[in-house]
Amino acid sequence: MSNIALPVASFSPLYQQIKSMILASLQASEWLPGEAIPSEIELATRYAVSQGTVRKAIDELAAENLLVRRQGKGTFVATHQEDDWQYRFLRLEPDSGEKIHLKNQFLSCKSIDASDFVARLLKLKQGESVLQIDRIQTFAGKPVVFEEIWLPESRFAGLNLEALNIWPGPMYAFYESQYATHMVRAEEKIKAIAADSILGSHLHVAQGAPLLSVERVAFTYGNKPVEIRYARYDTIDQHYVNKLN
Amino acid sequence: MSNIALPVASFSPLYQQIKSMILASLQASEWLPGEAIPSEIELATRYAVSQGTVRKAIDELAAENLLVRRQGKGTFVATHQEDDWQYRFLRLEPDSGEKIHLKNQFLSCKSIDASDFVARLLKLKQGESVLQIDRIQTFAGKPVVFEEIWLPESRFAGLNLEALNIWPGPMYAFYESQYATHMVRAEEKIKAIAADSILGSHLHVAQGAPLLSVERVAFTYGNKPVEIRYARYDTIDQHYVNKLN
DNA sequence: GAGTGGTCTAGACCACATC
DNA sequence: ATGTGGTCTAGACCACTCG
Repeated sequence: MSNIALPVASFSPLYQQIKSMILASLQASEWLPGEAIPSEIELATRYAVSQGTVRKAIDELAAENLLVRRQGKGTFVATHQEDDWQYRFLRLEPDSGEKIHLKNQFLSCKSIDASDFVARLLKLKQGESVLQIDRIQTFAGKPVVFEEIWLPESRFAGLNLEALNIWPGPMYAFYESQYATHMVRAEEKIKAIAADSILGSHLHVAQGAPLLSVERVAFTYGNKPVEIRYARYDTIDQHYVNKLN
Repeated sequence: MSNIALPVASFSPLYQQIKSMILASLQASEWLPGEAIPSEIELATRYAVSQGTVRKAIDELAAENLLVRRQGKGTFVATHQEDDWQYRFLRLEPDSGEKIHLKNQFLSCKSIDASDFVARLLKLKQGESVLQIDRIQTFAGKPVVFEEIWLPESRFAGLNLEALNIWPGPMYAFYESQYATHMVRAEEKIKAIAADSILGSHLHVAQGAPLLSVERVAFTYGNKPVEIRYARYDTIDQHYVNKLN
């Protein structure tokens, strides 16, 4: 007879369990974006482990950009409302190297039935209603981005064009403050495409001009997809940057 | 009078200094890619610090993908010659989701004077000689990538077309085994461009067809740039993927 | 000065790979 | 059985922030 057995519940270190518990608190909005979480010592007593174990759990969450450590002050829940996080997911920059500052111009915001494509990516049931937002972003007066955005209406109920136009900052800060939805990470698929007449008129380029197609799915806590963006960039004077490690 | 002074040599923790020393050993090829470095205990006695301090230094180097930890075996210098690292920097994948496997076809390899563009990015003196390599990569029989590569000839002396054609694996494994040059990280700038007649004939697309332009600078230890790639991808059936955290 | 995160140590013990 | 990395602890002390 063989003694070999598949590990049923493979070894899980203490700090991983602590990490899960902190994650659960974040997901349950026990601590909100921008707020401080309890001190390491406090968490250590709460979970009945040593400070070092809590430290290791927090270290990993900080490495994943869910928490932010600030020496002497505390550990804070990451937020898109801080200045340096405003453009955390924006990879477009001018060829000149200067910092880009995009100006928003919302075109429409309407409720529709989710297409197959959108339903699949947002993990919605066929035909559930979603909000579709169209916008153009300009830089130095020139249109650079045309974007279609889809959001599950259940989570973003009541969102409308006026609210978007009033909001001064980036959208992820808007989601956070108005809909208690913090974006944790995103995945993008990039292609080169040719402008059709509609894109051409929005971005002021000729039909057939090459554009960068950027398809993004953004996730909140628990790997839950809650936003899709289908963007087209005019990359005549700017480019998409990426660092490979 | 004010007591305020700018910190001249701001506080540097011990583990950072250990990290620098390990880094120096890597750069000096004291341990080669794929080899094990000394055990934590051994390094602790060598540097006269505790094991925990060495651990923290190694942890950071592992997070930066310079070292790879393997429980029970040791800590190893990262290498592009391992199976799972072969395509560490390749972000192209078929729309179908299957794993891509590109086939190389080297067109030329010649020594030229560095252009301004290349000299600037490789930090070479004006007019120093570089190798230019042209290649096409095919997937499922179709040409997908056309790429121009520039290398400083001083570091890659003797590299020629025949050697490239004989080599079976990826180029970064080739650099490592033949020219003692390990790539640590890379930066890419991406645009959408229109195919000209030359690109069109290489990639079997019409003139004016949209292509993805990917400009890469790759770095070895010490942030030294040692390779430039100017690639154009046909993204009809594949896309560039990126994860944002 | 008090509170927070950051560093460093020493030691015990666990999980994994290898002989 | 031995050696390696991985976890966990307890305690001391340092660096930073703020009132």
